[in-house]
Amino acid sequence: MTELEKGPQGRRRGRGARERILSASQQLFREQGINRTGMDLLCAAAQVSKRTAYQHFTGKDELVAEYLRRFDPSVLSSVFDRTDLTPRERLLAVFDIPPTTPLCPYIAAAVELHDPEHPASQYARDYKKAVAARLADTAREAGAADPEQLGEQLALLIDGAAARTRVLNADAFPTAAAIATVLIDNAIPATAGDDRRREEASS
Amino acid sequence: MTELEKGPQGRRRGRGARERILSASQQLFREQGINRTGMDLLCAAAQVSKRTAYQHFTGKDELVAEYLRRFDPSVLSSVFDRTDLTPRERLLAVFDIPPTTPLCPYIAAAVELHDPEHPASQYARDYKKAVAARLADTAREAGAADPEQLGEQLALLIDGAAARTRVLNADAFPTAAAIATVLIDNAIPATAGDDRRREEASS
DNA sequence: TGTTATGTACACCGCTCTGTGTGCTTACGG
DNA sequence: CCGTAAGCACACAGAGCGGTGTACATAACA
Repeated sequence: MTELEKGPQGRRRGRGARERILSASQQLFREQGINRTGMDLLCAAAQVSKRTAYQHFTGKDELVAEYLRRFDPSVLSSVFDRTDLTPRERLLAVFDIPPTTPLCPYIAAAVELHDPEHPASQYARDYKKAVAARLADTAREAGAADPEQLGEQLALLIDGAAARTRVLNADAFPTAAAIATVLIDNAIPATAGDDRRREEASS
Repeated sequence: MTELEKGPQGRRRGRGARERILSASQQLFREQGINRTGMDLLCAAAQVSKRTAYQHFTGKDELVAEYLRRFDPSVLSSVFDRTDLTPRERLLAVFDIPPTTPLCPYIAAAVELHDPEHPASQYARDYKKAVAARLADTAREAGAADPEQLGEQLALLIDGAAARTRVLNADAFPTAAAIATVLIDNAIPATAGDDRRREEASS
C-alpha cells in the first residue's frame, strides 16, 4: 500500500501488483485447486514476476490465507443485506447463489491444506462461524423459535450442498433449499409475521 | 492374486502384501491426505518394498481407486442391515457412525484429486449414489411419501455434517440428526406403521 | 540341483514445486 | 542529471514426488 497509487497517472507496473496476484489466486485456486496451482503459473497469470510476488507475500501460505480472507464481504453481504427481501426469503435466497460460487473454497482449502493450524484453516473456521451467525440473526429476525439452531442447520445445508455438488458433479442446492423450506416452516411458530409483514415483530 | 495363498503355510513374505498396502493406505490417506502421503512413506508403513508395491498396482492412481473401493461393504452394511432397528431408526442411526469414520474419504478424495474423470472420483460418485439409493430404500420401507427425495435429502445431510465437521473441527452430526428427524417426521405420513406406532397425530 | 516366482534393498531418473540470487529495466523525484 | 525504488527476466538451489533399474535373497517345485 504505502504510496503506490498516489501519482497522477500512477506507476504503470506497480499499481495493483498485490491485487493482480490475489485476483489470479481467486480464479486459479478455485479452478485448479490450491496444491495444483504452482507459483510459476500463478505469477504468469497475474502478469507479475515471481520475485515481486515473494516481496508482497512471505510465502504461498500467506497468499492462501489472504486469498481466503477476501470472500467475506462479497458473498456474505450480497445476500444478507438485501432489504428487498423478507428475512424468511433471505434465508432461502442463500441457496440460490451457487451459480456465482460453484463450490465452497473453504471446504476445499481445509481439505487441501489438511492442517487445522494453518492460518487459512483458521480463516475458514471464522468464515463458517460468521455465516452461521448471520443466518442465526436473520432467523431471529424472521421470528424463529431457536435462531441459533436454525442458523447452524442452514449452514450445514449449505456445506452439504457444496460438498455434494462437488462430488457428484450435479447441483445439489435445490435439494438443500427444499430442506431449508421444511426447517424454516417448522422453526417459525407461524405466529410471527415472518414473510410479508414483519413490521411489528420487533419485541 | 492367482496362487498366493494356496500353500499349506503360504509364502511368508508374499501373503498379504496387497492387504498390507491397502491397509496402510486406509490409515495414511485418511490421516495425512492422499497427496501428502508419498509412496515411500506408504511402502515403509506397509512394510513392503516400493518395487513390490508397483508390481501390485500400476501406479498410485490405481492404488487410490482401490483404496476408495474398500469402504462400501463395511460402513454401508453395518447400518442398513441391522434388523434390530425399525426402518425409521435405521435412517437415524446413519448419523451415529461418524466415530468410526471421522471424515468422509470420498469428499476428501474428490477435492484432492480434483479430476472428475479420475477412476477414484468415479468410485466416489458411485458410492454416494449407492448410499442415497439405500437411504431411499429404507425410506420406502418406512413408508415415506417420496422415498427418493428423502434419501437424497438425508444423503445431503451426511455430507454436510462430514464437511462441516472437517472444517470446524467439531462434530456436526448431532445437528444433522436433528434435521433428519424433522425431515423424516414430515415425509412419513404417520399412517405407515414404521416406528413404535407414531399414533395418528396427523392434521 | 536348478528354475522360476516373488520380494527386498537401494540407488537413481525426471519432474514439479517453493523459494532465492543476480543483474537489468523502467519510471519517478530531486 | 543521477539516485532510488519497484519490477522484470532468468536461472538455480533444494526438496519431495512418482516411478524404475539392478542386484540379491528366499521359497516352492521340478
